[in-house]
Amino acid sequence: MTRRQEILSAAGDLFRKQGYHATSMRDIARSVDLGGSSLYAHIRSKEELLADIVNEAADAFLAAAATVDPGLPGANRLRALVHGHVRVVAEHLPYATVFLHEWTRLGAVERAAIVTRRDQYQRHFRAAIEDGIREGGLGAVDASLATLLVLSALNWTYQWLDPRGRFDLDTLAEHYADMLLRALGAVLDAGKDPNEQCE
Amino acid sequence: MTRRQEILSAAGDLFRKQGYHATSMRDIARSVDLGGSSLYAHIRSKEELLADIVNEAADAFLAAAATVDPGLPGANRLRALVHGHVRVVAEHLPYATVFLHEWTRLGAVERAAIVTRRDQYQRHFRAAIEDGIREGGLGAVDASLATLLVLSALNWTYQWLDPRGRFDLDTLAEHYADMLLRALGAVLDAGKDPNEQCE
DNA sequence: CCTACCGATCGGTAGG
DNA sequence: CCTACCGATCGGTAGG
Repeated sequence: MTRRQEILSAAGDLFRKQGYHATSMRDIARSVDLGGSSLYAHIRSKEELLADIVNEAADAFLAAAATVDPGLPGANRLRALVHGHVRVVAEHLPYATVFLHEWTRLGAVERAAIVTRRDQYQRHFRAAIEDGIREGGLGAVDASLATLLVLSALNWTYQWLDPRGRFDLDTLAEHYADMLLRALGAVLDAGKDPNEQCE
Repeated sequence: MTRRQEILSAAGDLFRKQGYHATSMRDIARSVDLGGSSLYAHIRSKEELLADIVNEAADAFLAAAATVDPGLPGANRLRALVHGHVRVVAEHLPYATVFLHEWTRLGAVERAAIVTRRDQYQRHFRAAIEDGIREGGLGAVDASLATLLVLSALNWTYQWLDPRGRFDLDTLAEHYADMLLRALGAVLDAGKDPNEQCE
């Protein structure tokens, strides 16, 4: 890890815990054992720190979405996207938290760039949901509201996801995805005969 | 509206837009046409402003939950809780946003009090879900994870709920609740004969 | 509710 | 990467 990455990582931890504006450059410097002003040998400004962290998190989310096989049916793509999102949050908790909680503190230019990347990410979900509805893997829900529901349920996970929680991560992601797919009208219960309750 | 309430309201708008630490007392004073230090004739400190806003929002959420008829089946109570939550967020958007986004900026004492009230609120959801599972109105989901899913989907809504959006609020809340109930294994489709697809 | 003011701290720069 | 330092602004107080 380069010195710069150490600084970014320390800033990420502090921004997560205290928030961007409540964290001073001297707080960050102290946590990497530097004098108060020596950070500026490695970075240009406090806002650059925030922008770098937020962009690294955006990279991780977009990279996860990009690994989903576009040939899959929409419902299956959605499941993979949910899984990927949960994984990125859990494995990059400080950066993901700063991305989701503090990105509005960016200046206008960096902020606009992030909005573009967020929209790009959301389009993966939206497209999977629309395809799923068209193909019948999902029910006839409203695609806009369904996308908002899924992303809301995912974007709040940084508040409670604990990499050392009672579920292991894959089990948790699978159950979370099960519920979200059911919310959108998917019929799961692969092990059960759908006719068994009919006679 | 008393002068104090005007100040609280202005502070709520600014805390929502800029965040607590990025908002100065002079920003707030300016937005209610006061001199920079005259706020202190009405309030004790900046943190008291935040605490009052957060507690007013907590009041609104708890009041909404308290109106739900405890005699209803769990699944129906959950639907009413979802509806109430969406309504509180939409009707008190600035305070609700500050409550959900900035409460961690409170000092230790106020913070602990809010955690207690949040837990109390979440117990309404948890109990409705557990009852719903036991009664069969909901499926056999994990109650902890289901509670987290519902509250995550609800707590993020301040990010996109627009009181003047394309849905009217009740329709939106109804569709949101439909999806969440389905996520937890409820069988809705009240208009359809559940046997129609069997022969 | 205003004027005048306080010590502390902020992000950042100069010069080495 | 350090020392020394900058102007600006912060939350808040005194005294009226």
